[in-house]
Amino acid sequence: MRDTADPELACPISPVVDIVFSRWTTPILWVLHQFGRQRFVELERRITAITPKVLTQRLRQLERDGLITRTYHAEVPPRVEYEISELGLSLAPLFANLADWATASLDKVEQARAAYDAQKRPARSL
Amino acid sequence: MRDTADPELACPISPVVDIVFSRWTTPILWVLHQFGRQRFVELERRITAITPKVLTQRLRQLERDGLITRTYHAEVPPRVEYEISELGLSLAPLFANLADWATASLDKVEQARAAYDAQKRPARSL
DNA sequence: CAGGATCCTACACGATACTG
DNA sequence: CAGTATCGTGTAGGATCCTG
Repeated sequence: MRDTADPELACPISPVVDIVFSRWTTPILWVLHQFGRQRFVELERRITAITPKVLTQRLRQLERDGLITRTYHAEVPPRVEYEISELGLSLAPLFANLADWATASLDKVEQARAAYDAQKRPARSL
Repeated sequence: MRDTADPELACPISPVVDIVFSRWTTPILWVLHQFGRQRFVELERRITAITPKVLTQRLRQLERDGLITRTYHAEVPPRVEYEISELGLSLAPLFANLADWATASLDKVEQARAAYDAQKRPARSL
């Protein structure tokens, strides 16, 4: 987790960013929203390249922040299910706006990068 | 900068998050939006606790991504001014939504945290 | 299955110089 | 003023092994 100390002094939305947009949280919330309630392994399989340790950490964080719920079934083998909470669901329109912005502007960012790189490094390979 | 490799496989908004919500970017964009075009030192003074090195890095990144513009005046002493670009400005409604969510839900997050901590650690000091 | 415990490493960031 | 360069470090995250 980021140290949450100072950036917020200059910016009222920094606290939200720390909660909602720290690493791996958007993929987790996204697949939870897309595929509904599911188990640890399913999340692990859908979010490629995340390690179980980190997945656990992020799930704990999201649970603590009230964005998801964790349900433990004391069976053999044990079964744990994760689901978006009401609070987590309230982020949906925000995510939709973000997706819209992505659609509209991501290629502009790419163009800006290309232009910048072309200007700043006229003839270098790497 | 985050390594931008894998999370996006599971989540279409991950690329946007890397661009817009990486560390210090929201404070920078925020004060640029609030106070308009300004110089390096002004940014440094308003965003408390950021070091010049990191501020430079983030400004370069934002410039490369086309979210801000950098204007260099070859004077003595030199003067450099930063300003939000049109593309950066297009994030304004998004940020407003985020601020709204913060107002509505930040205390719920706090409550969730308190409840979680109370339940998980019934009697520990640290 | 769902993780906890350990060990290790990379890199983001801080601190401190120094320049055009 | 507006940065770069260099060095040192904390910690998030990866890899591996182990358990209820």
